[in-house]
Amino acid sequence: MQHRYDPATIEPRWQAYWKAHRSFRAIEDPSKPKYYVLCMFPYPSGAGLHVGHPESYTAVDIVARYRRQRGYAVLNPIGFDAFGLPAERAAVREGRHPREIIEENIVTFTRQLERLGFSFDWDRCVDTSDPEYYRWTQWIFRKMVERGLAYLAKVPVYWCPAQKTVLANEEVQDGVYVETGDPVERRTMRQWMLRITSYAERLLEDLESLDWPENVKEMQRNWIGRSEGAMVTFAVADAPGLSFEVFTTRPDTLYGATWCVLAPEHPLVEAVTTPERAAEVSDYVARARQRSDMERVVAAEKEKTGVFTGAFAVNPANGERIPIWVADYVLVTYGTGAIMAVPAHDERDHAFARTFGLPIVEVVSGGRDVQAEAWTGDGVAVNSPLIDGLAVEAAKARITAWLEERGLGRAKVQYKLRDWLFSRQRYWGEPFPVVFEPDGSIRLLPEDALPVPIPELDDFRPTEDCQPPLARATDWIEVDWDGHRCLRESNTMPQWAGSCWYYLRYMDPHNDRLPVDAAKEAYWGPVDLYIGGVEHAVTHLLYARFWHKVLYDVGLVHTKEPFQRLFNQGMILAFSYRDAAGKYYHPDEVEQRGDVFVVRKTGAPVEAQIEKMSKSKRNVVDPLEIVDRYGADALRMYEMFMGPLEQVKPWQTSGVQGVHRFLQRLWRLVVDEETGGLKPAVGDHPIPRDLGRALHLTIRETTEGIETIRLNTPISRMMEFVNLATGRDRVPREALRAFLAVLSPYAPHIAEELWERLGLPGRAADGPWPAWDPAMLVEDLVEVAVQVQGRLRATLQAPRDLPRPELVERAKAHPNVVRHLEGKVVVREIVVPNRLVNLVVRPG
RNA sequence: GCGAGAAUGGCGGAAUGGCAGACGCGCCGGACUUAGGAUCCGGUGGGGCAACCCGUGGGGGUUCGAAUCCCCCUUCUCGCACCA
Repeated sequence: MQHRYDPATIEPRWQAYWKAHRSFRAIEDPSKPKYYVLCMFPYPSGAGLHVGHPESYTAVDIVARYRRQRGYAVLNPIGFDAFGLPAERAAVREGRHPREIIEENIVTFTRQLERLGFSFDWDRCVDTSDPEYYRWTQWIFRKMVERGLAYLAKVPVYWCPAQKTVLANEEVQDGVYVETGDPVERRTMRQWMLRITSYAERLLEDLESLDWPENVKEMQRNWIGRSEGAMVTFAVADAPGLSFEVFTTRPDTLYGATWCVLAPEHPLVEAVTTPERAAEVSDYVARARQRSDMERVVAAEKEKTGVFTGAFAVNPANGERIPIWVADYVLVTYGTGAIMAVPAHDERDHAFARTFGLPIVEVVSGGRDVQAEAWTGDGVAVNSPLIDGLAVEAAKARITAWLEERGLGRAKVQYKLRDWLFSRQRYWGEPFPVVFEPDGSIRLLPEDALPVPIPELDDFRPTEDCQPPLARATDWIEVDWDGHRCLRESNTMPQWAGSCWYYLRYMDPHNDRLPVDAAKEAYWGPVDLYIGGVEHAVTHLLYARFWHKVLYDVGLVHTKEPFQRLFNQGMILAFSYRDAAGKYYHPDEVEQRGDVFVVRKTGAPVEAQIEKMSKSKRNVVDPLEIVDRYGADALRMYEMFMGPLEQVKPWQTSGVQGVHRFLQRLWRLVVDEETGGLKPAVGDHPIPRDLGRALHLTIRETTEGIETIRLNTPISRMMEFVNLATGRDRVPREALRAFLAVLSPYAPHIAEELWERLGLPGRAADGPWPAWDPAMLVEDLVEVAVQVQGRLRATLQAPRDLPRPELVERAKAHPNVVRHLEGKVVVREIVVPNRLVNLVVRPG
């Protein structure tokens, strides 16, 4: 057994070959169609790869190798999202520089990725923290400033005290920072903002042209949150010149507005409040400010709170005086921070009316008692002199036009999307290419001043008075500019910045004049297939689309959208074992006894569950351990064999054994394990019918599977082919050639090795991709199911395409069918050619 | 609460109107060898062990025929959640 299948020998050999020959370099070739396939690049964490990473990389690699074999010029790049908080925290903890930590991690990641046999073009590897990369991130930011898309503003922000930094809306969920779970609070700070809202309409519209999962598109639509309505001006009664605007999607219900509400943070609250109500109002506002948004929502679900200001507004429709309240169910961050309350036709206003005993006036007739319940459906306007009798849509149009004529309102499209908070109080990020003049004005640094480098520091923590870490770099932060003593910006960009455009840099990674050359972008763009986790549905994918559109306007890119087709892989979970006290055990410490799991040493019972892989749950599976035991080809195949790519699925190392056995069987089909030479059975034999059919089924399933990203079922076909070929005394070389060609994207090492041993021309990785022959898929003898009354009673062998009457005759002649037809009359004969006969009977 | 998706053997899954459970794991039996986290062969939805019956979360419907289409319900997953 000297020559058994040994991935540990053959895999490094081919990896070295690919590396030495730079086999997977992407080369622009106008004579070839291009294909750009991209996986979301990793953050190089200290933990290294886990088996979740290779899932999307393998899928991407299969598509890339397949396209190469089909003659495409393929761009399949990889890089590192190297800025960000974890390295900075590790740096503080370990007293080292984040760059040093990241560089180490990148070396580890690179070695691990190379060991998995991915066909990345390593010459194009990018690192977002490299000055030659972030120089262009800063360049793009300059364009944003020039176009008025970046601005400084005092804004209410989420502040994370534990991390001493602000966070974007998308990074905060349920009142905590999604990455770390630290609680956040509201603060008002002067921060850089990006005007993503001015792209809201285009971001929404262009979704239609994308081949993306519907749920991701829907998430982006919800996040952008377009709604049509009207702005309506309410004058404050007895206060000449004082007024406020509200946004409403239901201007048709204006007559039903029986009070108005200002958000606690609304600028007019103080001005309108009457002296006798001042104490109560300021008390309420102060309490509201202290509570987080989350606390407000939770509290408001039970009972709405609010306080009357003592002031009144004038309903522009009927001139009635209606009270102005302050309540925290109105958000200062949406619309104008003020609303008109129509309790009869809005559930929140209805709840508020019931709590405070405010009047409810029906203005849309919906056949329900609006005193008991808000009616939000369609109906006819009532109690509304200007629009009585009109249906909702017509009423909206009429009243909006009426308001517009009088300068009291106008039609308006409102978005939930808000401008993107773009500063962070961090060390390990891109510095802003701006300085502040002594008078506080902003000065954009010229292009030739880029990159603005990150200053060297040895303490990366924020200062005691909560200044960002860069404030410690005193000789960096003060700079002479045209004889002015200016100050640099001490904030840095968020981690998202680098990932907003990396897919462009891959097209031209060493360009020192531009982020990307126009001709190269014209060739490679857009990304044809982008694979990554769904967790980026509204963060990275929305930000990158926004930047891309800006760059489209700048003239740097020629497509409106960066990623034509998107595919989300499902997360890989793993079994974890926890005892009654909540302590987790490593799978190696646990064994199964009957139906229960126990700790090997102590015999104590543990609960097995399937969870997200994490260090604390002790269930992280290291892909290199799998590679050491079974090889990279087996790992790659198992990752795909587990189930549909988009599905969440649990890792089971025992399953790798199955594909490993398959690869061994394949090996033995070709290689004599005793001699190391070819098996004597292998030769230039004609391909027998049954084997040819299995082969062409495999080719078809693999081709269609890769096109539609259904990568699991082709492996079953490959197994069937090998099982069928095993043990034959004649194994046709020609069949093996086609089989290895379709296996190659999945298991490139063994495919290449056997290709060479068979003496086939060229390399498996170069194809060509075989075509399947439909004629090979049909069988001469088919198995036909015979049913009586839809129940299976017999199966019979019949020649393919046997005429219908003969087939029915044979079916009726089958002894078991005869038995079931006894005493019955056949009233209908249903025949599905080559598959099934169903005899419908009734008592005779 | 609203929206989307899902539910199939002991497990991962296959079949998208035509023989449910392909392929693999696990399990059972055997071979080789003798202790391997190895390999090979056979079996494996449940009941009867034959005929046959039951079976794709539950209930109803359409159809000659339903895992697949329609209606109702249950459970789970994901997303959104005072957005006026």
